[in-house]
Amino acid sequence: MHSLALIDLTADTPCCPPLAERRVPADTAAVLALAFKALGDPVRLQLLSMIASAEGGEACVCDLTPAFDLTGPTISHHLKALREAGLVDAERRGTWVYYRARLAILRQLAALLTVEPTHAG
Amino acid sequence: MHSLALIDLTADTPCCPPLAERRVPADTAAVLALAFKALGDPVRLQLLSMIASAEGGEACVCDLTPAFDLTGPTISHHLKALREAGLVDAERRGTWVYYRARLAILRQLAALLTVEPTHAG
DNA sequence: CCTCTAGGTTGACATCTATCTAATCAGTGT
DNA sequence: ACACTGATTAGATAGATGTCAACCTAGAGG
Repeated sequence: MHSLALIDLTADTPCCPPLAERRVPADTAAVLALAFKALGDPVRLQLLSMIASAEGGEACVCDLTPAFDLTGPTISHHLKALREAGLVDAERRGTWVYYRARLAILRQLAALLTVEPTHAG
Repeated sequence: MHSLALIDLTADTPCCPPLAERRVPADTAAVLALAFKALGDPVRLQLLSMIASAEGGEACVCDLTPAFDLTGPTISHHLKALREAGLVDAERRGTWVYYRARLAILRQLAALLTVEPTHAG
């Protein structure tokens, strides 16, 4: 859809040096911002956390939905946003759908925000 | 303004364990999502990067603005968003205003996204 | 084939957001 | 006091976003 081909956040090798090391180029910023935007909602942040911290590294939608005071479609909408941001993968097994976090991307984002422990911020 | 008092992202001690370690509570997610939302825009991501990677750890608005194809007020708007998210500090010196990244918060966010390098994601 | 359940899709609506122009505020210097 | 420059604020507007009700799709199991 959008130019995710330019920067591959899925790769195991770091896509970009830390944000504080050198200026993030516009192309890169556009891709990275999509990921952060997906994290920029309390529901999605909790969803991702529930998925990433779940037993076996995966969570069923049937377990995620009742954890919120929201309707099914709304949860589904947020999960789609996480999927399209590349933060999670979905797999259908029978009636249920299981979500799994894409750890490589989380690492990329963490690395981007990492700063030297030199001077207190 | 909003309940930043509940969770202090400015503290040097980690506010929260990694997202993948245990589920982020709703209160915490609400605060953290504000920070990620601020990062969820390409312009703001570049601004923060320019500020954090600048010589001396600070950047003048007068240097930031011409780097974008946007008007002054728009840049000012984004800088305000970064300020209110607690990601940067502003200081006026004479005619100019200098911005500085809040490294402690960046570390908090990086720590939150950090995952064990165990299984490839 | 029918029905039941788990999820996802569509369409609508209220709210929020990114951007601009115009106006305002803060400092410098004449 | 006045004019000039840097930066923020205010108001307006087009577009994006979160939410829901209603509907549709995919499997499981009679």
